[in-house]
Amino acid sequence: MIKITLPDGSIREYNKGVTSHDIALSISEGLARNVLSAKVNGEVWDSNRPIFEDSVVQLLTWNDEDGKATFWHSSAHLLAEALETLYPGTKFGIGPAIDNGFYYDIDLGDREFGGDDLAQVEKKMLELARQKNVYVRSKISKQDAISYFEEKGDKYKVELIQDLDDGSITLYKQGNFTDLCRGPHIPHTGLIKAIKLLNVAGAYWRGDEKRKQLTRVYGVSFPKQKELTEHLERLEEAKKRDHRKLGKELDLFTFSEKVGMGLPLWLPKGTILRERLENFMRRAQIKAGYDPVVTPHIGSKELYVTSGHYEKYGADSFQPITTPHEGEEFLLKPMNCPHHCEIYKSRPRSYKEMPVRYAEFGAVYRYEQSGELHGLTRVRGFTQDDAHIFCRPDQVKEEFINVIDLVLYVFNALGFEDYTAQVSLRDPENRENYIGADELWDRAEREIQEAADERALKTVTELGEAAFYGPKLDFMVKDALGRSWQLGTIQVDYTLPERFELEYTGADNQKHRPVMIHRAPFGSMERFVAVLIEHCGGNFPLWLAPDQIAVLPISEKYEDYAQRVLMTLSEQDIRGLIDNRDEKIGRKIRDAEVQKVPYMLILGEKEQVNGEVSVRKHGSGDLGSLKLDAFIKQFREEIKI
RNA sequence: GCCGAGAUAGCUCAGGGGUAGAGCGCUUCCUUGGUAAGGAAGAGGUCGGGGGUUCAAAUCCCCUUCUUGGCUCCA
Repeated sequence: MIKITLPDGSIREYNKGVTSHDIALSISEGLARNVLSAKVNGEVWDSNRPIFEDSVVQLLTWNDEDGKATFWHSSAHLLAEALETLYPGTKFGIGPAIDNGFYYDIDLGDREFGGDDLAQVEKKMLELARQKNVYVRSKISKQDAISYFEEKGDKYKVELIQDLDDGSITLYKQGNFTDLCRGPHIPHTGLIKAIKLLNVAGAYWRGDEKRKQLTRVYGVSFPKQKELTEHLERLEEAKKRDHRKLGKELDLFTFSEKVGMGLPLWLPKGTILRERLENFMRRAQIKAGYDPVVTPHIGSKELYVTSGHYEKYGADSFQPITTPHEGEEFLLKPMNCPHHCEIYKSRPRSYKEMPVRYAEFGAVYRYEQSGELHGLTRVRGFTQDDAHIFCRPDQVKEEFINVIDLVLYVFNALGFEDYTAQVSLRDPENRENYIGADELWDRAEREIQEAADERALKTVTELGEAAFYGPKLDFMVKDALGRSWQLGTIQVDYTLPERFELEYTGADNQKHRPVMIHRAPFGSMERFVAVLIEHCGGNFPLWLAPDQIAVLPISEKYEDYAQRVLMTLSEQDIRGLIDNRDEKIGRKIRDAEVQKVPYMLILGEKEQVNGEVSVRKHGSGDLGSLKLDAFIKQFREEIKI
């Protein structure tokens, strides 16, 4: 007998060789039906794999992340089986479960694979699933595995096996399909009830762009049809929040082929939104002790040679601007730091005035690869809410905390709750890849971590993700489609102070080198607005809404009154518009609702006589009438941030 | 950049080798109204750009530009 410890702490005894499926069955039949795999001593196993020793077992179902992963991984095998059946000779790469489904990388030779084929494969998968084929695990020697896949002509599998240790190789077979696989898998294909193949894409074998490009087929599957339907509905819902769609519908920004790809044009309403955000940040920064500066959009090539950016990015970026003067070259600025370094250098500095903090909404230009461009989140010209802090080494931690506070203040004001902070440190194996003295790095890395802890940030630490010039802390936020974007960033830099020979005079009357901190709480205005649009689905907080109020006269008889109301609002810095079209009130309300205008003021006979406004709130309907003064008071109360 | 999908009226999209379609928007007229679409008429297109096949191309083929989903999830 062996002892099995379950998650609730209870210990049960079973015969040697018991499977997790047996264990589930001993608890309830329903549970046994739903068990997909099981975590045995921390490792995910097949539910029908026998257990021979005392173990800690956690049964995994669809409701566990690991259970879902098992389910999708098995679905990937099913996809492969369907592909092999339909297109014999297909060579297989890898087919893992991913965050939201699964994929399989395949080599179809010269065959083209497009949209119509997906439905065919999907049908075949369902057909195979209904056969309830069992996933069978078997151990095999390295040599046998190689001969098996060589015979089959699966060169990618052979390559994978070459890298594996003999004795650790397992195969999984379901129906007529055998795959090299570590497992685990669900008991049988019959559990897969609903399948949707989403799209095909190219993917380089082993992520290496020098190697062959395989066809990647993406799909998602579920144990119940209803869950698939819901999943597809969620995807639809997310599309409605896409900032590119809302940006067009709400007249916020546009792109023009003639201006150039990746170069956003801000429309009047988008500009109001953006300027409100900028002003919000300006005020917060002044409070936090920053000094605003302004620098030009170009700088001489020498500036970037000094900063090292030319060497690193020059060839892949916008090329230098030449002048009638032979040999004179300027670059569009890809970042603001070199300019700010020169401002710092404009006069001698004392330790007493540190830290020096220069802030600028700086427009920068970077030649992103065309395939990288995406709405406002990845563009070629954008404005950073940039600032550079020049401080003494002993001030790094305090400055970090100050910046974290600023970022948290911004996130809080805008209702961002779901974010994580990523602390990026050196790769401890390859310290020589980084510039700057070891003891400075050690200290800064420690202090960043301490600063994050002091503000109780939810952090993930990534080794090897630091920039070559210093460690950093990034704030990551998810968009409507679940993609993660980096917003706020704080980076320590040891390189630029060195390259620009920045100095300050210490208490000891000696020259010292300052530490530089780059930081941008929004990241860029473009990306931040994009994420904000998706975050609030276009329903901006009242203080940011491009049009805060739509004044809707019932008929043209009340237009004069509407004008007076608008004037009064405008005097109070409230942004509004009058809808004086020859339309019925229902129509005007509908259009204002669709445009997501936060408040509507409906004006007719009654209101005009009593000096009142009939208030309607976006999404909440009629709120009744009140005096204009009272409404304005209430409005200003709500807008306070 | 590479692989897939796409580009038709201002917007959303249908169509498809034989004179270009809808809804919304826009203009004009009627209507002067009470909390999510009042009615009628009209304007608007070299069907992204270039080349080819054909008696005939928006439609088929090639090239090109732009948009878009991927190319980081590891047997």
